[in-house]
Amino acid sequence: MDGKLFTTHLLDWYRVNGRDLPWRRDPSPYAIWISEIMAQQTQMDRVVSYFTRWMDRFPDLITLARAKEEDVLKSWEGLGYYSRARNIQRSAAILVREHGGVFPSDPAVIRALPGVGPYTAGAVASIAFGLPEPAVDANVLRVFARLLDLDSPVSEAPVRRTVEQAVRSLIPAGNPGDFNQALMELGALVCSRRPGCTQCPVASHCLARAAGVAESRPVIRPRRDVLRIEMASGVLLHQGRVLIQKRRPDDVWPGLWEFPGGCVEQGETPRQALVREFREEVELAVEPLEKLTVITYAYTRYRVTMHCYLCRYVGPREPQPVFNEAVAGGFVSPERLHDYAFPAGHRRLIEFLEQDSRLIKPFSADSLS
DNA sequence: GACACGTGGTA
DNA sequence: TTACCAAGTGT
Repeated sequence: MDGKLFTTHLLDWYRVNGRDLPWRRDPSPYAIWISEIMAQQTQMDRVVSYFTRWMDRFPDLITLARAKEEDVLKSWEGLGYYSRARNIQRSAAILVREHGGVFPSDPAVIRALPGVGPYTAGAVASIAFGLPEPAVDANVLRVFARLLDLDSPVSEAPVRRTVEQAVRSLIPAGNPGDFNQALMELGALVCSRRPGCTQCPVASHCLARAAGVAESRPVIRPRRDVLRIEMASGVLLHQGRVLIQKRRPDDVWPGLWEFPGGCVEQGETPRQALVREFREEVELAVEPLEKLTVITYAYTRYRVTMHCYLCRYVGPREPQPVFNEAVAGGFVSPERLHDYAFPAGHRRLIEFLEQDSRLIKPFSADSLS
């Protein structure tokens, strides 16, 4: 491949077609770092609104390091992979404590931050500091799987090394950041799952196109099967307030809040599961009343059907939950639910509740019991 | 290397 | 409706 010509074609295309993303206007190391962490395993279009709100709320490392975890998670709510938010805050604390609040330019130091792997380290080093480091993401893997007509699954380590080498050999000394972003932008806008070879600025360099196999690149290894599970969640209302709990840091949805509930076991009805889960998780006896709604959602390899019930407390005294499966919890006013970060499925349950007049106006104490 | 970790858009 | 999958990292 003629590297000089390839790079010229690619950068010329990028100057015309590159998107006007907010962090491209002021590519500070902090902004680039945040945008790259947010963009992991999602699409840039989805990141923009989160990024704008984040920079408004946490404009610099000091502010972020001092922020409450609760506020950080609330700002991350809906983006998924919530350990990223925790790692960002851990990193901010490290950078303030050990680097005087100045973002480091050394790729090895960037790479050592929690949540920063080879891709993000290369992206920040090249985009924010102009260093000639490769930033190989799924876009770049796909682009080079076609350019070089690679017939091995792109998830294999040797393919990644091949692509990193190829990027290193092509990366221009003048603007490595634009080069890396141009490769990713090409993958996102032109060389996507359905390759748009007719609009591609580097089609003349592409071996897969020459061989007529661009559509069958990259080679993808088959995924693991999806698991379907049934769950039950309970909205326990007591004197106009609702019970929620905060999930453990080592579990799925670390630090997020939820309505108590759990998996429906074999031979169990959702109602029975709910009674059992409330007993196990919060040591409360409850009675599921009406079924509110059924919510289906997916996370990682699970496809969940969540049966949602309105519940009431059945007991002699005031309910005193014991949080066996959570790090915190309590009864909160429905109006305050939006202060807490919830997983997507529970957020949809809250949306449903907000359309229920009984919850929008706080209950009178005796309307259910 | 395999697996866990979330979510919403797209075909 | 189902399946795929996206600016990946940690264990």
